[in-house]
Amino acid sequence: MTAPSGRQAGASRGDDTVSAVVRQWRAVHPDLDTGPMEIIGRINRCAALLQQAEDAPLRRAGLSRPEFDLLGALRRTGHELTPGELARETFSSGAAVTKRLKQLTERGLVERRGDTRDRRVAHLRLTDAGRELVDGILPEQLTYETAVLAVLDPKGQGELAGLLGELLGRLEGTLGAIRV
Amino acid sequence: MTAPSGRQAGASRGDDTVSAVVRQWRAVHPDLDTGPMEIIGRINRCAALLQQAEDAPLRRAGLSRPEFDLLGALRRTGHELTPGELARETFSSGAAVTKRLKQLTERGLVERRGDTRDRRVAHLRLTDAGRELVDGILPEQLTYETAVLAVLDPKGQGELAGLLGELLGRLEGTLGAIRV
DNA sequence: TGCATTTCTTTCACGAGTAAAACACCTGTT
DNA sequence: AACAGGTGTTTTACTCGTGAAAGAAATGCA
Repeated sequence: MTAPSGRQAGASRGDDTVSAVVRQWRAVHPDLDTGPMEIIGRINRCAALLQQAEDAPLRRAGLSRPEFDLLGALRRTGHELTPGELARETFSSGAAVTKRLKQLTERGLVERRGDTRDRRVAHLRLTDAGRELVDGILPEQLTYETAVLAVLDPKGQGELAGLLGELLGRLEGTLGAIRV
Repeated sequence: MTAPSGRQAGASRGDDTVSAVVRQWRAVHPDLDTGPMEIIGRINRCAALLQQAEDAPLRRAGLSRPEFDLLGALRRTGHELTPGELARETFSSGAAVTKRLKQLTERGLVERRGDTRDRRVAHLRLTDAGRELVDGILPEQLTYETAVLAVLDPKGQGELAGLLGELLGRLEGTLGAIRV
């Protein structure tokens, strides 16, 4: 029927799912300040959409995003990490890290070495195969992400990155200190 | 990727976890454009932090966020919804909705009514208790979210909401159409 | 030294989500 | 009327993450 040629011309404001939801809430509770929803709702929804989208290149390599995050932490720090450090670095629980490491070790992407001084701790490093996998995926991943974000012009991207950085920096500083 | 001008008043740039990660990547792979990470990484991290934070008021009411999303969908639309509609409205799978509805029904927050014409479909509505629960939680929730977001000044909040709305609106339009 | 305490990691039991199959029911066609 | 195929929902089997407890080893202190 209609040829969808001229893309993203007037697709600007007020037509995302979150603003529709906010409109519904305002109709039911006109007294409430729905401002926060327009930020938090959109961050959550964007995160969900982007994760689903960016999982595609990883899935081709047989990795989930949490698995890639582990390998990536080892690659980008450039040295061995203990399970505890990996948990902190990837913001996940120790138990989850243990499970993922088990699988990644079995797949030969990661190697484990015991500490000589303290026999409780382990040190993990990428195998050659692991490093090659990460280095192979990362450019694809970034290319894909660049393509997805291209729906925003470079100026908008810069502003968005700046604002998110400001928000995140302050949240990481203050969260846990807020009580309501 | 030029440095974003404009904003940044006080405790501004370069001090969130994402920028530290990006610095590490650039040291290892100086040739790659890490721009997308500064947006996608931050969106993901903000989503994780905010969700953890905003779960607190809900948890006090004995609800998880996905459960509250279901109740909220029923409340804000103002009419009965079928399981399928609820799944679409909350962006979750039908199976997940079935499970949550089972629990919420057992807790007396939601009621089920069979369709008279089509005996496959069910219609769900809030009970009085369910509506009162939602209406009691929502103001708390919004107050909490307002407090959390107050780390950004109102101008920044407005800009952020606008940029996210633009991104989300276009992602929802284009995602699925992007192949790399 | 011996014992309590702390730290690092793994194990366990469980809850929650998913995809795919199963069910139950409707609808259009012949 | 009968049935093939489609649709709405639930069930099943499985994966993955979580918090709490267990396990194992170091450390501090009497």
